[in-house]
Amino acid sequence: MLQVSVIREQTAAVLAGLAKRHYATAEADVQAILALDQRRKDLQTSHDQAQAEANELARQIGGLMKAGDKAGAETLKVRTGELKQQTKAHSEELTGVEKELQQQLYKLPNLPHESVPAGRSADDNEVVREVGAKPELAADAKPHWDLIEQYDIIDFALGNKITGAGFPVYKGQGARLQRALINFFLDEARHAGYAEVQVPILVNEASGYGTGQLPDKEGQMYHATADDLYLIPTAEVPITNLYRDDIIAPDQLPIRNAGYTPCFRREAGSWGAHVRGLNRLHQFDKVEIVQITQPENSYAALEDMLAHIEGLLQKLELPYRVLRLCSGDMSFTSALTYDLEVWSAAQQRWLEVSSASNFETYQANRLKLRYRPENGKTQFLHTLNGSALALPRIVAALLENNQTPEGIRLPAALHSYCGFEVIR
RNA sequence: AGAGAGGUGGCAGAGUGGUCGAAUGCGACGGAUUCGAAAUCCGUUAUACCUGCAAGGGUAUCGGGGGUUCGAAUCCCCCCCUCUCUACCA
Repeated sequence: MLQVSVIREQTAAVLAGLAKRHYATAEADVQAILALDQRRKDLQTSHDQAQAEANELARQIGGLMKAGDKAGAETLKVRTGELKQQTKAHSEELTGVEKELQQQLYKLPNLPHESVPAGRSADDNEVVREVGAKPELAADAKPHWDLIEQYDIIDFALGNKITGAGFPVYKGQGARLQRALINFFLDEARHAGYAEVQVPILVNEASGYGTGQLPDKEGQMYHATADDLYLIPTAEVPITNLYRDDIIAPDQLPIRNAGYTPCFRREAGSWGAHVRGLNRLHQFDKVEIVQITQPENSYAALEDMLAHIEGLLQKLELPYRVLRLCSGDMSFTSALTYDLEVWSAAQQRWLEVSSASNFETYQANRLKLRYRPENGKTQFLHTLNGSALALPRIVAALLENNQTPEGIRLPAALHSYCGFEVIR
């Protein structure tokens, strides 16, 4: 969430950022926040003063008791009783005000970086570059949902039987391709300087709040209510929350982690056209990269992550394009997001396979993730993450783009990982 | 899952109602000493919020929440977690 200090000291810039986001009630919400913040300060001051007096009296009473002056002690207790009522009233109101302030702050999205193009929808996203030639397929080329049946490598019906729609079963070469991609992505991340972590795929409520999935996107996560745990929609949640409530020593920065996890998304209400086959699933595999950096380095880190992801797509020989998301299409918590899309030759459309974002201090504020600059006050760090990469749509593009009469010819980078070169 | 023990500052570890934000040790940092270092000595060594131009002052925090009390790290209740034993399991 945004820092109150920023809202207070740079109100105009905040309002401009929210306007770029098309946030309708910016003026009113910001005013409400500023009023609540002022009220919070006033209450804190009165509370502290009353408490300070009570503490002083308690000390005096202690002295009187020791000296055996019971009557004197009783006299002071009268005042102390009043103060107790006061501080109690103050702290109750303070709790209420803080809670309301918190809720108001949760409502505000992150401010877009200056390079974010203004826009309302995906149509307004900026195509930064397009790399690689789109393959020319034969007239009878098949979409991946037909190919997976033809080669019997992914089985939706079976997944449907044991779980439900959107939970495919990978079989034979299909299963091995999954494992190969995961290993390939993890190795590439490690070579690029990311430390590998393996994290739980169920997280508690605090973690959900830390990275911003809660409270806004509650319905998007599977919730194991018996234990009040959430199945992660992305490894971003556990990996970033590893550093919740931490103050990181400068020499530990930047933090660069990579991890593979299955991801779970309810995708409530988002089914429709274009979601056949692997295009949208409830469970899928993904390798995620996360960076935590000092504020001044975060945009260089984002470019660095982007370069890494592009390198993966190039090694997979997939044509792709890089989008800079416009202000209306960016996720709530992001300050700048690049989406990477691969060309799916049989479907004749771009498929999003990665999203790399800089959240600046938006998550760090919730996470209380700070560092201590040399001889300075603690400061919030910047958090970033990117998919590197999400498997299903990569698989869809690999299958479609590389289909031949003799089978699906996989890119050279995967041969040693798969143990085969062609899916037959 | 059952029984018992326990959760204190970066770490170790005292502290069972009254200057306890907390002894002591270690570590770290600054200084003295040294040609330099080790050792030694002196000092510093949490976080958040409020207040103040600042220096400073104040409040809160001893796993989390609530309660008793003039006063709680210390007493009571609930929850979480860790360890040991038993049971079970991969």
